[in-house]
Amino acid sequence: IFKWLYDDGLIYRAERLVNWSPDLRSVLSDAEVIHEDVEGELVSMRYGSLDDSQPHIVVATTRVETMLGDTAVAVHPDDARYAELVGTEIELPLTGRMIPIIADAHVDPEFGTGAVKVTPAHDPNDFEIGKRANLPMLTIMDETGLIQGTGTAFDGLDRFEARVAVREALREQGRIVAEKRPYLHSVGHSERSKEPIEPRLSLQWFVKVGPLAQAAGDAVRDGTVQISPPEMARRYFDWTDNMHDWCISRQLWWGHRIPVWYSPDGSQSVCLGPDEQPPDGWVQDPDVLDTWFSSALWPFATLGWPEQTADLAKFYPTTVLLTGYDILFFWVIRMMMFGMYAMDGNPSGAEPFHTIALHGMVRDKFGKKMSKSRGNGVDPLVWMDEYGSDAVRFTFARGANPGADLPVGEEIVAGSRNFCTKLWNATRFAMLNGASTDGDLPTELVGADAWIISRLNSVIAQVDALYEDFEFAKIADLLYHFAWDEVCDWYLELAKVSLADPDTAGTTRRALGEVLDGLLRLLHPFIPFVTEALWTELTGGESIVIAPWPTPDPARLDPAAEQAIEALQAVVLDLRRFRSDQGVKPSQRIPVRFTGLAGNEREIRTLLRLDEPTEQFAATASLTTAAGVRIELDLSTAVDFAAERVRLNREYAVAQKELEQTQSKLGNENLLAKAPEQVVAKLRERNAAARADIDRIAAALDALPD
RNA sequence: GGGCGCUUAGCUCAGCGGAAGAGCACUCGGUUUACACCCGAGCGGUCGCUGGUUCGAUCCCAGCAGCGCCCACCA
Repeated sequence: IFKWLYDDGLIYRAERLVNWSPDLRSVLSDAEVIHEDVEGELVSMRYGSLDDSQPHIVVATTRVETMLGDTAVAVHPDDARYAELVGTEIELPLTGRMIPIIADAHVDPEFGTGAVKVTPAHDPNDFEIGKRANLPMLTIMDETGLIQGTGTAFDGLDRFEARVAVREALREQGRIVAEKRPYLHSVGHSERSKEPIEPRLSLQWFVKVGPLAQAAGDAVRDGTVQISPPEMARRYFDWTDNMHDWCISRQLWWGHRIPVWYSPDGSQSVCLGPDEQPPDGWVQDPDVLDTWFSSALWPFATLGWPEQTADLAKFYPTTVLLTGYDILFFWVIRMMMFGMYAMDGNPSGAEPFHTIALHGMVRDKFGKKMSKSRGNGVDPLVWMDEYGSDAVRFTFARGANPGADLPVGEEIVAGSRNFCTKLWNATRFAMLNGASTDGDLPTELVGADAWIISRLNSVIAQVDALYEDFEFAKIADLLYHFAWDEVCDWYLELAKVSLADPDTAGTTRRALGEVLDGLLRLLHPFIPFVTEALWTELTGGESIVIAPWPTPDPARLDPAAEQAIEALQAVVLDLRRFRSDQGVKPSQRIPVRFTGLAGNEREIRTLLRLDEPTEQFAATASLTTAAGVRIELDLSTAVDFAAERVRLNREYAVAQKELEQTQSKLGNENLLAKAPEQVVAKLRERNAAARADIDRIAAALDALPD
């Protein structure tokens, strides 16, 4: 691809000002430079004569040492103060060199003295000015950051030592007219080695990104490639629309080498493809390619490109690229540019993927960025040792809201571990009780079996919909609650009842197998190892990895069964709360009589350890559920009426508030006129329910002895 | 200097026009034959502030105040 780009004029070699890392002794791309505010100094110094009557000019800089490489002083063309000086020459202190005073529109007359020293070889702005004015470009530093070649006493000094030394030398001459310290300003640092980068003039290889970036941007603009979440597209365009040419050569010892050879005398060069041989005696360019150049080849090089392989045909373009938003510029855009170019040999070939889904960055449990200086980084391997790799993976899934960062903490991982354990225990228990996936699930299910199978199919459909939007956190949450709250807390408890009955045990074993089979497959992407172990044992299948993804069966949805279980839950919840309020131990068996129960009495009695009323039954307490079920209890101990009164009053207040709220809304004619019918209907329903609640609770309060 | 985003229970986060939610933490109870990495019952929020739009605003709009991120060549 290098050769293609080269032959198309999209790769060229040029002497440019580049980001140089003296530590790495290599060039860096713009993307590898991070700007940070640092406390430096702003020193104003006087060039030219020290005699006020003679020509002189004051310039300011944060990098005094670069004055050794100055080749001009620039002022704004319209600046009257310096109009006379423009075109003249002035002496550069310490060097004795004469440098011109030039006019350049880049200079801001409002800043400082309105005069700028120009160091074309060591500052990007100055480089541009220098090009415009045809100034000499004097390199005064070697590749390790030492001052070199100035012919002054400062040669050999480190750039930071020189900054001080030059400043003091100027001070001795009385040329320092002002100093501002600390002076907060932004300085580019190497992302990897952290030291300040040095703009440096050198001969490097560049990719001319204009046409490539344009095509990559258009692919997203015209909807061929979608970015999720869509807000992130703006950042993508920021980049594609403003990308500078990309410096791709690196002076490192590892990486793909630049496929260019030079003749022995250096006068000729040739770019060769993989199968071509250089002439005898020619030597290859010692530089290697930027790692992102190589990484950009990933979507097609891994599939056998440039051969037209079956893999390439099948998997290129792929559907979704899932990655972190921090890598959008580094990797994603470059894959787009090279992928499109590689396919057709022109910038607008086939895109490597159709959807770019971006997730956030992992942060610490307080939502802070992990960093060495903060010391809040974590080693996932340590967590994996302690809590299991499934727990760590599930934690990341639980936190993965699209485009948002995800905080992780040990407590959350522990919670995920608990969930894995719960899943393990529940499935083991079910298998111990004969849970099975053998044979067809009976079409006619009843009771809890019908309910949980209905719920399973509804959950499958919800999960599928959430996957469409890359809502991993919501999928994890949905499955967490379905598994824990519904399957474990309710269904397994209810199944115990029907498993104890030979008439229903067989069907329930099959239903149990069905729901666990589905649940494990749904959870497998998030909890791979535990689900694999459980599933293969439950089903006897080869591997859950190759098991088909569950599909929702609308015929299994059973609103009546769901309603029946909800009614059961309401009764159980009411009784549990009553018992807890009354301080009655869960283990204590109580004789209870129900009136108006629609069904599931056996299940309710088992769940709550309630006895049938005997002949001596004498109700000492009673309550009525919102659904109108009357429950009479024969408590052996005295009833704590005060506690019951407190509870009823609390409920009364809630119902009262609900009544007032709905009443006032329903009394609003504007609302009745403008609100959608469903909203009004719902308000009426709530209003009626609140009214019924109040009556019921008031009656219960009245019935309490004083 | 531009742009984007965030501000909801003690903590971390969902919800984004018609009844305030989850996990963790906290309180109380528990030798219920899967699980104490558990079970059951609770407590906890004028949804950053000020205006506006609307019959109705945590949700939409404007301003303000704090955070955070990205981009940018102010010597």
